[in-house]
Amino acid sequence: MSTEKEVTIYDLARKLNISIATVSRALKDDPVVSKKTKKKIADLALELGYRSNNFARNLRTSRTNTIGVIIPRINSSFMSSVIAGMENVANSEGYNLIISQSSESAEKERVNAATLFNSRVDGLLVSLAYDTDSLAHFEPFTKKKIPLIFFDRTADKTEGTCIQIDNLRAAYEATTHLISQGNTRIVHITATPKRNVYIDRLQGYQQALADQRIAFREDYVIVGNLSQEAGADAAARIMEMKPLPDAVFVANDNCAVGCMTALKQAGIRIPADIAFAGFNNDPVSTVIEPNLTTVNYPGYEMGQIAARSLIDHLNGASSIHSTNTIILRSELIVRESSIRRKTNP
Amino acid sequence: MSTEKEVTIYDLARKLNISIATVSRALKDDPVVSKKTKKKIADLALELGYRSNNFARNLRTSRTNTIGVIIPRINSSFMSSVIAGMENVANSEGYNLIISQSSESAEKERVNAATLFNSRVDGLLVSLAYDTDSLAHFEPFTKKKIPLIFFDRTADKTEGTCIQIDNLRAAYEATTHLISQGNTRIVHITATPKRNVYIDRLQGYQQALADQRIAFREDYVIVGNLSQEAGADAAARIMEMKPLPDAVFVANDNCAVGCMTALKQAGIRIPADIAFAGFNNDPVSTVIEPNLTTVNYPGYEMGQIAARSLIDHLNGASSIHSTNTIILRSELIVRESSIRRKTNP
DNA sequence: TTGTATGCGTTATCAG
DNA sequence: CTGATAACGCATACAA
Repeated sequence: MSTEKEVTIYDLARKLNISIATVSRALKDDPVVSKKTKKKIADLALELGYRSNNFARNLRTSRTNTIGVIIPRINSSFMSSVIAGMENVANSEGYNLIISQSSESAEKERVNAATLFNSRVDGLLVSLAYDTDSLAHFEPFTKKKIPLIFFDRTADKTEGTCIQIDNLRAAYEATTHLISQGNTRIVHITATPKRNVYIDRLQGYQQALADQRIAFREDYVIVGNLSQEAGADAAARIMEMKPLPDAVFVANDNCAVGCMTALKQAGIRIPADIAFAGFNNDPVSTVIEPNLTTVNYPGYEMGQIAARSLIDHLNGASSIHSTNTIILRSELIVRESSIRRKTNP
Repeated sequence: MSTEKEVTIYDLARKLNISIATVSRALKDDPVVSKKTKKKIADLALELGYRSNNFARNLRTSRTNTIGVIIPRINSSFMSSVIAGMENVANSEGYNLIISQSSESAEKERVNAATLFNSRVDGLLVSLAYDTDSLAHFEPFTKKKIPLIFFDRTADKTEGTCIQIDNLRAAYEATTHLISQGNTRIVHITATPKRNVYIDRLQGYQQALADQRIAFREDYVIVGNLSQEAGADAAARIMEMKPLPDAVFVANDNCAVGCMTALKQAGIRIPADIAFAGFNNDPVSTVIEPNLTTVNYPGYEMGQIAARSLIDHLNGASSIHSTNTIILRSELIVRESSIRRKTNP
């Protein structure tokens, strides 16, 4: 039982005095091979420690059983969950995941796409970088009919499937909630409205204002990169506003936390002076005081669904190659940060 | 410039009336090929959109340019940073990463190892699951001289390289710091001491106590799974202790946060009644109030170094295949949660 | 149900 | 410096 040289189907065939064709078929569980020979082959394969050579197989079949993933960054709780969900279904379906980060740079995204293309991935799962304008770097994939699925940060007009939540509605609900608590001067902190998620959230915010007959004010929209630091910067700007806004809706919990912390340090009380609502239901939202009202966003599930859709597609299970969009359920979680009138006096 | 059929070296050779051997060599930048023909070939390759077929190459060279990664879970800030660091160097060196999660289960870890073995990864980066006892599932790798590097949660006696921090010293410093603040009844919350990181931290804690002539009490060590919930459970146990402990050293920030929150809800003041120190410098440590004293732990760097070591090894750069351990620098970050005497009265 | 023969696209070993 | 050719391990069309 030496592991020196790799065992091949030739070895199995020789030992059993049968042809490699039969061995190959048996190993693939081809129904055309008799149960008996199958068993013999399987047993010997196990005994000799045979493992199939994927390169040879791939070379023949030109499939890799590998899925490429491009994400802006892996270091948010949300994105980790997404990846975990993808890994979960990919693994159980015999696919491997190759993950690459664009670091929010369109240029790096381009390079990553090229690399994955050369790696001959069977399909691609993408969440776009902040500043990605053109989708030209994905053309090689679409040209070759390699399935492409966008999730979370999706593309406006694309051939591929999109998986996301209803950002507009979620933002609408969050804003409406803030208004229902008696707030009218509501600031919105977000990122450059290039990506659907931020555009839609902004629109939801605007629509909620409009529906409640509150005038939209351009200067109430603060644009940054949604980091904690950006939150602190936004806090500084908010404190300069007169009169002070009475609520803030942030497109991301992490940024909201940065902003809240800065405001608190300046002596502003939350929610008494300014109410807050965030987005993502990041773990920090239950650590910050007061706990942050936010939109729950099923990351793990989104990852699972994205991977599942892609694999179904690869297996020909889903014949639809038309532009279809999957909208996941999301929900507002109301916590202390936005509740104006406390029950205790 | 149709992309219908994949371009191969045969196509290039035919168009230029040269042999595929020359084309192959030129593409590899073999110095034996003349500059002129190299240029011709490179130009045509670009024009025709040639991309090398990795399967064919791998089949010949029996290398995959792929690194397998097994981690307990991807959903902590620390682990995300590690992965990000790995991805960073792997990508720039032309390697792909295949990431799989053990979900803290030794059984799943075994399966993952087998899968990665069959995927013929060139090397393996591993952080062990909580309850992994045996390392037998890594034997196929060591037998085949496939390099294996453990990071963070490393193995005691192994052939492979280990990358970690000095957990004992870090825990010693954290505990000593708590003692220096006047605390003597110090609880330690940790996980089952199977993994080096928890064993070492426990020892550091014990050693610090001993050095300050404080008796070690078995009942002051609370064992759980280090989740936020485990932290809350620990809080309940702490509150039953009489007299109340005056400090807690937790092996993980996230758990510390759960514990602090529960204690605060019960009206216990931090640090006035009980001081806290955590481990990992997770982002939540600067969100929880009071901010948490903790041990900073260079996750991104650890990922980079792990990947770098492995790749160097694969390239034959590091000839050392002996058992060597790389210890990364870590440091105690003192924040409010452990400072007894505030400057303001 | 099984066997034969061929090609997938490279790299490596020769020989020029 | 270049060319011819043999592997690498597998899947499959075709034949039996």
